[in-house]
Amino acid sequence: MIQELKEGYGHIFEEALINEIVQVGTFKEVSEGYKLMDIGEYVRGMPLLISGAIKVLREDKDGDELLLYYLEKGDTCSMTLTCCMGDSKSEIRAIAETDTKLIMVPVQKMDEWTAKYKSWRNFIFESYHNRLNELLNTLDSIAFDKMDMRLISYLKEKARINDGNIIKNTHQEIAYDLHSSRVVISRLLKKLEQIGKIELHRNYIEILTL
Amino acid sequence: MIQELKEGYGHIFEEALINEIVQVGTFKEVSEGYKLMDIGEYVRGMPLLISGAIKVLREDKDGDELLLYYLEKGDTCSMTLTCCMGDSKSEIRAIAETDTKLIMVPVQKMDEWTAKYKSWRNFIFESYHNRLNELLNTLDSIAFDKMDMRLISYLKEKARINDGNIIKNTHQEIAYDLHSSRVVISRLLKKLEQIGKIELHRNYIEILTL
DNA sequence: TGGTTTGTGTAACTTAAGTTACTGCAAGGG
DNA sequence: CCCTTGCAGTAACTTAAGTTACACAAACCA
Repeated sequence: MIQELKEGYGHIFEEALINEIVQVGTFKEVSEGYKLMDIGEYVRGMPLLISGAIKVLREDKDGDELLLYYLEKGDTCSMTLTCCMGDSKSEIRAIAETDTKLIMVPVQKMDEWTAKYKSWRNFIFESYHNRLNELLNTLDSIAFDKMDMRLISYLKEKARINDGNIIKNTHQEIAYDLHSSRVVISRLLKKLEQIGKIELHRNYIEILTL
Repeated sequence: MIQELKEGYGHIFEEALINEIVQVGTFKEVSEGYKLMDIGEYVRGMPLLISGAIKVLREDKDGDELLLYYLEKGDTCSMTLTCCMGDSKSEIRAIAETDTKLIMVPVQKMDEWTAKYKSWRNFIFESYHNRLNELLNTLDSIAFDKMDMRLISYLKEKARINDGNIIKNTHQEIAYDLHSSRVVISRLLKKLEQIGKIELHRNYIEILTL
């Protein structure tokens, strides 16, 4: 664990902090699809991502989902931070997008480290900053863009996360993430194929030039 | 200033912190419509609201606006927090919704106080928590609700902020906030009037039962 | 006073998106 | 091998929302 921690966080955390994390943190390896957190659950630990990606979702009263953003290497879940301090429940769902390695830190240490380590403060604030901005981007795209643009952004981001140009998803799954319907997504994807930007296959999509 | 500070924040901040704030903070009184912050500006201070309300907006590339949420007594602007640490520009616009009293604290103190005062840490984290949740609510409403529901929520919130049942806005202004068009808003307002929930007048709307 | 500006009401139309319904085809399992 | 299941394509339709255009009246003001 020390090795992974130093690799991912060695350049931002002080030696002493790294050691503390090693003491109280637990290494965790989860595979694609694993649900790390669900809406309404109480937060017990905060994740430091080593590798992989986690998708963060919002759900409405009818159970419809909406993708908010992805967490990647070096990220942590800001929602966790706020939740654990206020002892409140999670507002979001977190699911491993790929196989993921992470370190779980008990929330009790949060306040202590925030007082003690400048690097930890910076990390936390930067994390908030990034998450707020991601949320704003998502909001922009929903409020200001039409579905075709949202779909293109989605495909780009998804390709980036899985570093490759193949997206292994059905149209239905994409529709869930974008809070749309399968027929609409199929229609728009078809158009993208017709103008030569992508190639459609069963169960996967190949990105050509987006 | 000490008096206002103690009234609004005395029960959450330690005596010593209150004194520090008095030392470096500047009292500010702005009237309705005053622009406190704009997109792209650098953040120089962080506001502690004493009274009044501030509306926080997002803007797209075409200059179209969207209301994100309101800040009220006891709130601060989380965007400021993240921006000043990373030395980045504001992502939002902030305009006084009503006449507003606030204290501006120079951003340099942020890190110091976060290390020094537990009450400050709690305040900051709670502030983030609230803001993230407000942002999620706004996002929910845009992603999951139709315009008629969004309009009703808007009217309710607006009435609450101005504590009264009169909303002094034109249909055009409401359309801007909701990122819609005047005709659509007029249409929906008319429907609300027809089912007896509101009463329409020139330049203002009266809430009956929402 | 008459004329201009501004806010609202409404009709007619366009468009994006969602819905329903059906097709065919590919994969996978007995 | 057939048969079920799941995925994708497509047509036809509905609906919410945006757009254009115009009428009218209150407010403003020269």
